[in-house]
Amino acid sequence: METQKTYTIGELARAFDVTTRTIRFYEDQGLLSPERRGQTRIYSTADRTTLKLILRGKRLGFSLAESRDLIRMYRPTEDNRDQLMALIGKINEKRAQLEQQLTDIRILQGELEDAEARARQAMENLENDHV
Amino acid sequence: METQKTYTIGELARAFDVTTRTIRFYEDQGLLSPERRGQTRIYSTADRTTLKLILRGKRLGFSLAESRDLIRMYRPTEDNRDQLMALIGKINEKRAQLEQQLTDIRILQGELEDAEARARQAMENLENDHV
DNA sequence: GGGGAAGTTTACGTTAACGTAAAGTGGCGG
DNA sequence: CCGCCACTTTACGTTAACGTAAACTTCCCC
Repeated sequence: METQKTYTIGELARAFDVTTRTIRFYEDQGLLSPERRGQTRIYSTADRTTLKLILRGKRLGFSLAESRDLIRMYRPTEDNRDQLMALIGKINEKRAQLEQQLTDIRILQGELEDAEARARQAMENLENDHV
Repeated sequence: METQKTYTIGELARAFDVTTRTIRFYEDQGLLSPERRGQTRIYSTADRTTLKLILRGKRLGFSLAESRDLIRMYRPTEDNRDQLMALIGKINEKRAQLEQQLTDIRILQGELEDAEARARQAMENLENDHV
């Protein structure tokens, strides 16, 4: 009942469509620290979640350093007042950045919509000329 | 009355907070092609818009190659049917990617909200222990 | 007309995020 | 026992996106 599910590096690689090299690289950069059975890495569900976070960050254009910060922001911390204040500051910086990205995306979506409409129109025109 | 506004490379650099090196690099990569007066580059409002598009792409984590594609997608084209079909396909790929990014951002926003709440809670606890 | 300031080209340097290759270890089915 | 597969470490290679430095023209100002 307390058998926590674990993963090998190959399983995670297949699951998230990355190479094992990539996963080891993330560990090298201090983003992951799986258990070991002898030499072999054993990943917990927490490790799996961390990896998922990193890849989500990638999709949003974050560097690994940024993703590392984000992960640190999220996990519970017992700091002093100043550190907590600094943390809240960082969190709000990220939030502002995400707002900017939302704006950018919405504008781009509109433009792509336009572009598609024009392309379809161009096709219609072709049909007509053709007749 | 037909005096189209133009810009020097330095003006654009200051306006968008990038270096002139960066702007020349984009030209080298085929993303910009400003007029020349002698040696000197003269940028039109269209060039300025293109630069803005590139930087917006950057904020969303796009490579320069992707931004170049996006710019091509947006500007009017007179292609044949197959090319138009391909274009529409690409546009929809990008649209799907943007949807994924929207989802990612919303989840992340929620998590940062949680993180901030926990940080504030931790601060309150400090105050109380302190008393 | 000397000297900044802003423009130019050319070219080598740098960082992030892996790719790729070599060489070795551990389990396991036939 | 052998070969294969998945794992490991070490280390050099690669690409994108610029940074940085050198050496040069052009324009403007006093």
